[in-house]
Amino acid sequence: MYSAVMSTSERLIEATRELLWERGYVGTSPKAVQQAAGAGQGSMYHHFAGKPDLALAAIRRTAEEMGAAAEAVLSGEGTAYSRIEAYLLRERDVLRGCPVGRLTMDPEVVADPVLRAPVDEVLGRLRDRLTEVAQEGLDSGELSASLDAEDIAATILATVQGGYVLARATGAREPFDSAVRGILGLLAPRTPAG
Amino acid sequence: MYSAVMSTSERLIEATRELLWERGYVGTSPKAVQQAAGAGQGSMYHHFAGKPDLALAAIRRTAEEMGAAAEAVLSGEGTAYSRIEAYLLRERDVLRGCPVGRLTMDPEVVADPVLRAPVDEVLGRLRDRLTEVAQEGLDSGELSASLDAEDIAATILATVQGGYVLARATGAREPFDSAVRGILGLLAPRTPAG
DNA sequence: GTCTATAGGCCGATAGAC
DNA sequence: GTCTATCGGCCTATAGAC
Repeated sequence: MYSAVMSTSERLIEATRELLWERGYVGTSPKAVQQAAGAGQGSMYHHFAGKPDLALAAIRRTAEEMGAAAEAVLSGEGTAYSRIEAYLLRERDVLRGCPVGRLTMDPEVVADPVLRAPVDEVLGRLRDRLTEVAQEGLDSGELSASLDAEDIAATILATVQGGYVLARATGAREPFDSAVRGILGLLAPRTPAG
Repeated sequence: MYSAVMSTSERLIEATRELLWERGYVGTSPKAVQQAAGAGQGSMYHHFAGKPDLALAAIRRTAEEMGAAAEAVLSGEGTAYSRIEAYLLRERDVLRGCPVGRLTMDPEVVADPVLRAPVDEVLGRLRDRLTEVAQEGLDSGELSASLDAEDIAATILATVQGGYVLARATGAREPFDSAVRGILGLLAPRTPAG
C-alpha cells in the first residue's frame, strides 16, 4: 500500500515494480497490483492499457534506476580497480536478487521484444561502461595486460548476477560475498612483492 | 509429448522438468503438464499428490542430472585448471538457461524448504567440488597463491549462472562466452615470460 | 477518474464411474 | 490406472454508471 501523496498511476507503477521483483511477470496479476496500490479495477485500466503496458512502465523505471545507480559508482573518484570494487561492494539486498536480471528468467518477458528491450539496454550499457573502466585499468597497467576489457566486464557483471542465484539457492548472502571476494582477488593488481 | 515406451508417471515427470525449465514453477500448470505428457487429469493425481509433489520429483531429477554431469567433468583427467576449463566450456544450451539456477528466481520454490532443498544441495555440492579443484591448483602453484579456494569456486559458479542471465537478456549467447573467457583469463596460470 | 457488474477461461483439486 | 464431471476461485479484461 502506497502513500496517498502519490497519484494513482504512480502507486500502480510502484506496486508493479515491487511485485515484478518478487514474483516476476508471470506471477504478478493485475488484481494483486491493484490491491497493493489501493486502486480499483477500473482505475488501473483507465491509466494503463493492460498488464503488459503497466509492466512496461514498471520495467522501464526499474531499469533506469539501476542504470543510474551503477553509473554513479562507476564514474566516481578513484582508480579503475577502486571503482570496480565500489560497484561490486555497493549495498545490495542480496536475497531479493536483481530486479532487472530477474526478468531474464521470465518467459513472457524474454519472448516480448518490447518488454525485454529495457532489460537488454541497461545490462548492455552497464557492460559497456564496465568495459571502459576495465580498459582504463589495462591502459594504466593496473590490470594484467593479457586480458580483454570486454571479457573482464562480462565476468564482473556475471559474477554479480550469478551471485544472486547462489545466495537465493542457499537462503543466505554468503555465496554472493564469496563470489565478489573471488573476482576482486582475481582482478587485484599484483604487488611485485606478492 | 513423450514416447509411449515411458510409463505415465515417467512422462509426467519429464514433461514437468521441461516446463519448469522454460516457465518456472509459478508459470507451470498441472493442465499444461498433462497435455505435454499426454496424460489425463485423474492420471496425474493418481501418481502424484498434487503440483508440489510432481514438481519435487522433477526438481530432484534435474538436480541429480546436473550434479552428475558436473562431477564427471571435474573428476576427469588433467590439471586443476584444465578441469575447470572443461567445466566452463562444456556444451550448454545457453539461451535456455540453467534448469536448476532458474528455480532460484521462483518465489514459491524459494519459500518452500522442501522444493528448495535439491537446488541448494546441488549448487552447494558443486561449489564444494570446485573448491577442492581450486585448492589443488593453489597447492600445485598452478593458481596464484594469494587467493582463497572457496572464493574462486563461488566466482566460477557465479560466472556461469550470471552468464545465462546476460545471454538471455540480449537473446544471444555471446555475453556468456565472453564472461567465460574473462574468468578463464583471470585464472590462467601466469607464464613467467608473459 | 473511479466504481461495480459481468464475462469466458484457466487454476489446482476432488469425486466417483469404469 | 484412467476417465469425465464438478468445484470455488482467480485471471485478464470489457462495459457502463456515476
